[in-house]
Amino acid sequence: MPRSPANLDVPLAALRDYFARHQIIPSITELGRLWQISGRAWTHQLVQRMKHDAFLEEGPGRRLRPGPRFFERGVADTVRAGYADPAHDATDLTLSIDRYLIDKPSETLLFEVRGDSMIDAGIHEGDFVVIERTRTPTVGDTVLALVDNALTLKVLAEDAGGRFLQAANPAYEAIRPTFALEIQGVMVGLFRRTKPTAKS
Amino acid sequence: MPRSPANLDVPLAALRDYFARHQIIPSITELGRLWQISGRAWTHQLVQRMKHDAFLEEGPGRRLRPGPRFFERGVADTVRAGYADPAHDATDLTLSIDRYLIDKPSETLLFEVRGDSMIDAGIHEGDFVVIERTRTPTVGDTVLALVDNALTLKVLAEDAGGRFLQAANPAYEAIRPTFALEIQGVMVGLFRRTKPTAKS
DNA sequence: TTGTTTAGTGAACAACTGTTCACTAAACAA
DNA sequence: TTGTTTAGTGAACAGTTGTTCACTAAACAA
Repeated sequence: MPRSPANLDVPLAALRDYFARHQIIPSITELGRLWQISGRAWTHQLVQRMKHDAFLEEGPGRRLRPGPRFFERGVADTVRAGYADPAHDATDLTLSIDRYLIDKPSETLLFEVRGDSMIDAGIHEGDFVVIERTRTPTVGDTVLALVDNALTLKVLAEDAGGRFLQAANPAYEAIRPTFALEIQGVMVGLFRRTKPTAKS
Repeated sequence: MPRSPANLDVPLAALRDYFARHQIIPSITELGRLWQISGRAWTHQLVQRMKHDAFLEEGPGRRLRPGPRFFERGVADTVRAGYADPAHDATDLTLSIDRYLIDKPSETLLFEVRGDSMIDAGIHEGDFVVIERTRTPTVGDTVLALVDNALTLKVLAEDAGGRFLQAANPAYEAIRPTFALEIQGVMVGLFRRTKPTAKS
């Protein structure tokens, strides 16, 4: 017999909002309040299912914490009946942004971009760039390098004179290393927060 | 008499490591175990001080969560001994990019960008855009709108003729609605994966 | 009709929660 | 010496925790 769908969507959405507000997964009692369930037994049941589906998991001391799938999100790229509904999404593609951008957490660092030297690559001031330290840089990669004792993001280039760093902005000149290039890592991703005019 | 320094550094460091491992602030009893304190009263005392100093704070249901200063670190964007150390370099959002980009999970959806109509805003084909559905759009915001039964990302503009949609690319013409604009949400963030030539 | 599954309630369990109180040990200043 | 502050222990408090059990209500298939 196939497992029934067991509609966790509504309580899960409520819990996700709760977690975004409080950074805490509450107790069974409080979850019952949040979901408007009277008996604690039923709340417990729903939590068990969320644990089974990896939306939640149990930390030390029986405390609940978000599981691997907790931060997954639906992606809308087609329109259904002229209306994009995230709850019943066309594609069942879900992704967690962290997992999408970061493959090896221990070898990854974030770097906040300063200046407009990479503007033509769509990298703006204030953007955060995801850097993988251990990846070996290839010509054409965007790399984080040490120039004049400061970290800078540039494209790794090569010509007859050897390897050098190039900005993605014609206003900047190429940087040729005195000895060797000190490359700290390779860019593998980027994210930015864009602020709408008014905070809701 | 000035308040003594009250050395919280050691237990705080231990707690930070614990939190990095488990994403949870544990109970007083477990904290006592972590700090190797016998009586729960003294553990309680230390927690009170951490609350007072904004390293911890109390969430709903008396549950502890990290406070504003919990993720504090030393100087970030300078280079230490000519080497970028991820431990001291990454800011507090080492935690979670999801949390950085998404405020209200249930009202947020992701949208994959097609085309180059927003290229001047640093939004490329293949980028994922974070959309908040319930935020009321203001002129100047980047919005997800329904045009010819397809979702498209444009800037909301206004002139004497009323509101219309504008691309961030001079090659595209403005879109004037036949009746009303069908705006699905407002862009609040963006992320992209840039593929270095070889998958490591 | 009957049977089965899902949804939901309410009471009861020991174990654990945060907190308070009374107490001791060391450090240090007057 | 005496007094005060900080560090730390141990017992006791009522309230809350997660869990289990027994039970009812609705939906739906045979």
